[in-house]
Amino acid sequence: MYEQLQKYITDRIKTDEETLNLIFSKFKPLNVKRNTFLLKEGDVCKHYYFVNKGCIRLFNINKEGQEGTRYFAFEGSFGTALPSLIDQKPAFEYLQAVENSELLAINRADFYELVDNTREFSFLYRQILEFAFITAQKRIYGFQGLEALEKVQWLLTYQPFILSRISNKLVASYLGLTPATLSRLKAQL
Amino acid sequence: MYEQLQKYITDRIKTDEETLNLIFSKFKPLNVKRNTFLLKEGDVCKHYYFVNKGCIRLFNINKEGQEGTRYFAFEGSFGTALPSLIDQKPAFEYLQAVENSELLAINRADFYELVDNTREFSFLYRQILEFAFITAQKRIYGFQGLEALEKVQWLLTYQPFILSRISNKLVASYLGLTPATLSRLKAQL
DNA sequence: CAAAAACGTTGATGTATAACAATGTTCTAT
DNA sequence: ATAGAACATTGTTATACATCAACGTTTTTG
Repeated sequence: MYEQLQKYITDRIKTDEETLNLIFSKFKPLNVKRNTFLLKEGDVCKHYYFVNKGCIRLFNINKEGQEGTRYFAFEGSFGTALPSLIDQKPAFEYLQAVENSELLAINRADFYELVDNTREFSFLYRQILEFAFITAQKRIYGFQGLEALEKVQWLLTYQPFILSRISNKLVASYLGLTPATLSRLKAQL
Repeated sequence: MYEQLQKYITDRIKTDEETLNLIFSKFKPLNVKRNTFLLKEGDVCKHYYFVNKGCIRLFNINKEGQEGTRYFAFEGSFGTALPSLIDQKPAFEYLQAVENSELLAINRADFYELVDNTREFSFLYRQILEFAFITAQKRIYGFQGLEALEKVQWLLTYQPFILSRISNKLVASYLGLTPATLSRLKAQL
């Protein structure tokens, strides 16, 4: 159950069994079917999720009804609607299982308790935030002013598994293109 | 010299004079003229900067030679090229003073020493990262699929001081528009 | 397993914004 | 103060991608 999470932790920081068990005790298993929503716009986000198996995505819907996907979390990654989780305000975004998925969920109180009281977890959270920030930054600066074809090539370089595992429709929403345009571009590669 | 930084800290966390002085002792004053580069692409970023007065910006130049501004740090804000600072790898970006500015610079070793050994600073850094991440996220999802005019309106709503304080050229590079387009849009508002 | 729905692909057309360009204006530096 | 450079504005033209649409294919579901 916790092998994946254990690997995540021990790959990043030296720790002991007691601490690991303390951490594990706060993460509750949660199995969800494809397309299940973990969070909808307007909800207040209560959990951080660790993906054991499957994939979840974070997206928003603009006023024309178009989806924009911000982030895919695959196995071995954390995902949540961070702004809402941090401030406990209604989310602007949706969190949804892309595939049938096995998750581990930790609630906000337990999460911050671990952050505040467990040296190892504090370090891990700092790493998560740093990584999340860098990833977000790369996506902004990496895409700004890029042509559509270059966006696809960027994805091919930095996150090729997304192209093979995720439907065209969702990839298009991740790149900010229409499915029709993405389909044409893929034919050119 | 350290009033602004003191305010930043005490606004966010309760602390004592000794800790404040320890923190201040690591931040060295640095005055820079308008347009001075603090970091260029390919450099390894060595410092975190706190802006006492003035403004610095983080931007990159794409292969067509166009600038894309990612972030403006005004007085009372922190700014650096975080990916490079964290990993100590060559930066993809430039860091430049937009106006004559008074900065406080802390080097990487001192910064992480404070993070690791000072409870208050650890908390502050966590807040900085959370805030930076949320800001970056809002800019991605907020802009994805937006029309140019809506981007300007977004800026007017969330960061109006940028429009009044920063040149059209730089605002345009922040919004991913040409100066000509921005000029036309502003006439429509 | 059959029917329906969702998705992917390809074509024709429209449009928002870039690119180019010319002129006027505001900074900057000596 | 004045010359030069950078910047802002406005007009014209070009183009990348969206939109709309049709059709074939795959996936879902009862």
